[in-house]
Amino acid sequence: MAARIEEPPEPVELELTTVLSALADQGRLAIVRALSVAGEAACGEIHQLAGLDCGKSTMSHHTRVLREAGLTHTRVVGTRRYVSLRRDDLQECFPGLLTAILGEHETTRA
Amino acid sequence: MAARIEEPPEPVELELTTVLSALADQGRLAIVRALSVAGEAACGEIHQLAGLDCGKSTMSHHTRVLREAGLTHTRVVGTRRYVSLRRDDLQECFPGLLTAILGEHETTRA
DNA sequence: GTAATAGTTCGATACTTGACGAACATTACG
DNA sequence: CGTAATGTTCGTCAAGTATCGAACTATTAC
Repeated sequence: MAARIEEPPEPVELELTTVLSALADQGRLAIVRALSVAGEAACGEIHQLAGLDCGKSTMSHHTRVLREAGLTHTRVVGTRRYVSLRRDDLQECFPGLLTAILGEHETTRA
Repeated sequence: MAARIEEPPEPVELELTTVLSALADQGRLAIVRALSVAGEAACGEIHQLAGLDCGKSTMSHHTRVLREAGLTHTRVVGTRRYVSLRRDDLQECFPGLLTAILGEHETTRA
């Protein structure tokens, strides 16, 4: 499906350990970095931007983890789901966290 | 044991996902916070300071994860192992990360 | 309507992780 | 020396997670 009737869960209260768990994965970190650059992207685009090499279901799993952790927002347009970082909410809950994680300068495929 | 002959591994190159994994646990987060306050503490002390409720082996497991992730340094004195945060190394590798994580103001048992 | 597109959900599998107790190792103390 | 104190290591178990393919759903295009 492109979208269920119900909107995907995006928590208001973000838990630090949940956020960190979501980020503690090379693939999802790559997704977050790609989103940081692109601003907003559909899953298929993210797949390319982040240079991920996985199936659709895995991709869907990762975006779900990010969403449920409160890291991303999803906007449904047609068959597409545009994903973006919840920068403001993150900054409010955990000031400086996203910056610290994105402010990385490594090249090691992450 | 209080200490094996060989010193425990403390990596020089810190990997972000590994660091985040180590921090993505309530117990270890509590340990890191306790260390942040206490500066340095032996495992038994940490156990109390962090208000953890687990066996020795579990405690040892957590300190090992933190150490191997590069978050902590261990100093052996007699039968005790004094653990402390590698603030400088962390700041150098991931500027602002530790601050962002410690700069939290939640009271929820974490 | 039919087919294509974009993603989700389901079920299965393999791997990782957290927790525990028991046994061990090292040092300190008598 | 024997004993206590402090942690580590090992084996085990339960629970969680990453990945995949297949089936499904909703929307768009023809």
